[in-house]
Order: sequence, then C-alpha cells, then structure tokens
Amino acid sequence: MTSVDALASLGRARALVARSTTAERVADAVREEVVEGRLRPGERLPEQDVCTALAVSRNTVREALSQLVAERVLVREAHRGVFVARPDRDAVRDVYRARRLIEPAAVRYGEAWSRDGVAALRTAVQEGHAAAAAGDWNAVGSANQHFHRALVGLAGSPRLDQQMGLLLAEMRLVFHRMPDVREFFEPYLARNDAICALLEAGDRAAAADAVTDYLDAALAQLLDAYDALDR
Amino acid sequence: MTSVDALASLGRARALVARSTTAERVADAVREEVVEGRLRPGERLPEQDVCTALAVSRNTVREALSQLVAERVLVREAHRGVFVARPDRDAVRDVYRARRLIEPAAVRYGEAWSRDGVAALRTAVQEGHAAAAAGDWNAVGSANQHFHRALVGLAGSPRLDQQMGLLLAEMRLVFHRMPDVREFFEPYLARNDAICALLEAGDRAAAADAVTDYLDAALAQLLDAYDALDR
DNA sequence: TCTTGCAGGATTGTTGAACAATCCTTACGC
DNA sequence: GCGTAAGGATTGTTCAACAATCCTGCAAGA
Repeated sequence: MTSVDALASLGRARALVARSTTAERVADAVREEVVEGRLRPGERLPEQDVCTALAVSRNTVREALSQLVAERVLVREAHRGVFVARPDRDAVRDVYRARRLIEPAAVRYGEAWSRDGVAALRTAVQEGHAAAAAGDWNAVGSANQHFHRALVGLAGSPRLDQQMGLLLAEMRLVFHRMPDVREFFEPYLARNDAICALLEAGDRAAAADAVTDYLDAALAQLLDAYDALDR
Repeated sequence: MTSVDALASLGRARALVARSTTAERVADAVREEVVEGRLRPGERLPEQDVCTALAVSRNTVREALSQLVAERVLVREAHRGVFVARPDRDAVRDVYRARRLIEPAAVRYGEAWSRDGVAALRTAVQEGHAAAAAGDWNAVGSANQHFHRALVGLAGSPRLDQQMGLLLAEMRLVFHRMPDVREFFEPYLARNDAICALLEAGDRAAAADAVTDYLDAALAQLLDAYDALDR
C-alpha cells in the first residue's frame, strides 16, 4: 500500500523525469556559450552554423533560438538573423529598476527567510572571497550572481527566481561589454559581506536598505562605464 | 538635410515596423483564445487541429506553442501534447507571493509615480464600475487586470510590466477554473477605489499597505475556492 | 563625389512530407 | 482483476524546397 504522501512526493519529481527535448538542449548549449562570454554581445548566430555545430536540424535550431529570444539572451531582427543581445543604457536602467524593487522587497518581506536561506547567502559570499583571492574575477562575477539569486530566494517564489535568472543573465551580457570587470565586482565583496551579516543578525530592514544602496551604486557605476564605452 | 533628432525619433519607431511573423500571430491568436476563456484550462491542443484552424504549417505552430509554453499559458507534456495551463494551489500561492512583493513596492517606490500614472488607475476603476453596473463580470475582471497593470506601471519598468502581464495571464486561467467569478471581483471594486483615492491624495505608503491587504484577502478567498473545487 | 537603381547571392520565413519514438486504446489471455 | 501484445494516433525531429527579404557590389546618373 503506497501512502498518499509518497505519491505526492513522486509527483513533485516528475519534472526531473520529463526533461530534455533536443530543442531544450540546444537552447541550453547556446545560452551557456553566451553567458560564459564565448559568444560576444552583438555577434551574429546564423542558423546554418548552429545546425552544423550541434548536428541538429534547422527547425529545431529555430525553436531553440526563439526560446532564447524570449529570454532576452538573443534578439531577432526579421529576415536578418539572431544576434547575441547587446544591452544598451535603457536596458541597464530598466534591469536595475526591476531589481531595485524586487531584491529589497525579498529581503524585507520574503516568506522564505530562514537560517538555511541566509546560509546560502554566506556560501555565496565566501565563494566570492575565494575567487577574488585566486584573482579569478570572472568567478567573482558568478559568485556575485549566486549572492543576488540567494537574496531573491528569500522570497521563496519560483516565479521570482526565474525572473531574477533572466535579469541576471542580462547582467552577464552587460559585463561582457566591459573591458575590465574587476572594478565592478571588487567593491561589492565587502557590501555583500555586510548585507549577509545584517541578515545573520536578523535585521532585515537594514539589510534591505543596504541592498538598495548597493544597487544604486552599481547602476551609477555602470552608467558611467557606458558613457566611456560608446562614443 | 535631415536632423539627427528626427532620425533618433524614427529609430525609436523601429519596433513598429519590424513586427509580425506568422508564428507570433499564431501565438497571439491562441493566447487570445485562452485568455478569453474559449479554451478551458486543461484542454488539449493537438498540433494538427491548430494547423487546420489557422491554415499554417505544423512547424510554425510548434514554434508558436513553444512560446506560449514559455509564458506558462500552455504546458507541454513530452510526447503527449500541449494543454491549456491549469494552475493548481501552489501556482496560485506563488503568483500571489510574487505579486505581493512587486505590486506594493511599485506603489511605494515606483519611479513613474505621476499624475498620469494615477489617472490610468482611475480610468481602470471607472471601467470596473461601469462593467459591474452592466452586470458583465467578465469585463469587471478585465478592468481589474488593467488596474493591477497600472499599479505596476507606476514602477515605469517595461520588464516588470511584462512580468506582470504573465502573472495576470496566469490569473485569468485561475478565474476560468471558477464556477462563478462575481464573488472574486465584486468585493474589490471598493478596494480599488480606495487605493486609487489614497494615491490621488499622495499617500503612497498607505496605498501600498492597502494593496498588500487586498492581495492577502484575494489569495485567501481563492484558496478557499480551491478547497471547494478539487476533492 | 555622392546618390540612385539594379542584378546576384545569401539568409531567413514558411511549407510539406516523411520517419522513429512514444503514448493511448483495445483486445486477449490468465 | 492484471499483465501483455497489437494497432492507431500524436509528437519529436529531420530533410528538402520555395518565396520573401536582406546585403553586396557595381554601374548609371546628377
């Protein structure tokens, strides 16, 4: 006799079984190339090239590329092709507009605030420090993303987690436009540490304010960098 | 001699020129059917049927359906087909978890708070009252969505607007599972009015708190309805 | 020199047909 | 009632083709 609880538990695992059509795997592969920076912002992705590179048919490739367009990782121009997204000033401003509402709110009011949630933050902070000590600034960027993902994780909302994933993927494209990312990550190691400490002390309001300050500072720095970037 | 300003203005209009591939139009058509409730939650959409109904090829249909799956309007089960999404308790809880963070924050801190923004709210409120007077509770639901869309619009963020659009589309599917929607819309006409009045008076903090209360009440009512719904 | 118009080639948008893999149904035997 | 096998239907994926559109280069004209 199987218990109802056991069946419900199995039901939640269904997503793991079902996964993985070819189109999804193609999308995953291309997304990986983009967020890791091996495909530069603005670069073109001819369908035929993706077909031969991954040995799948053009229809499947189109399905995968459409998904990445919906994720804002790529942009499609009709009859011209798909390109790696190249976020402009407005995009950066808007991403931070969204983050500035979501992240502090998750810290202040998130339902999933718990010892485990804060522990995930601490892990990301340590990951960042370790990467900085090793001089791997790309890894520091990844750790930073884990930190902010963990912040939003305090809300306990899969939908917000997913949305945050899109915003952070877009941020990676922003950083890939920058000549040197160290200046964008180094100042925030200490800030992450401070935010984490406030949360460990249980002061969610102060932590939320610190996150707001953090985001304002990061946006200002990025906009300055954009001024120096294109004309 | 064309001025630089005029060219920049044209550039901003580019999105209007580029629009409209067949797959997008198919996606729009199917989304419309779902959101308007002519396709019920849980209903199956065989690819072939969509092909013949809209006179497009199966590949194009698949591209459109994939997009709607990404929007959570449809769900795909491998080798079984796509179905109109049928949000369960967890989905409802999570949608409200997200809304409860985003909407009050937009009201409290939104950058686009302005006379025009509040005017859009007032318009939605009046639309709701008019529809209620006419006894058209479906239209009241639409007006309610316009109201919440306008709330998030106060943030002035296209990305948040889009996210809110997805959440509201999911909410329509929730309501389409309900036998009678009047009970879900009627109590909130007065609440919308009150929230709008607070914002017209410039009291954003009180308005944000009222939005939070609103969402908590709506979620509780919906979960009760779900208890009465499935077993 | 600068612009305009026009072939030619390449890529995208879309279609149609095909096939293997998988699922659903039904019938059969136990 | 339960496991199993056969048959049909649908999905996942590929291939090949064509029209529409874009880009390039070049020639003609102001």
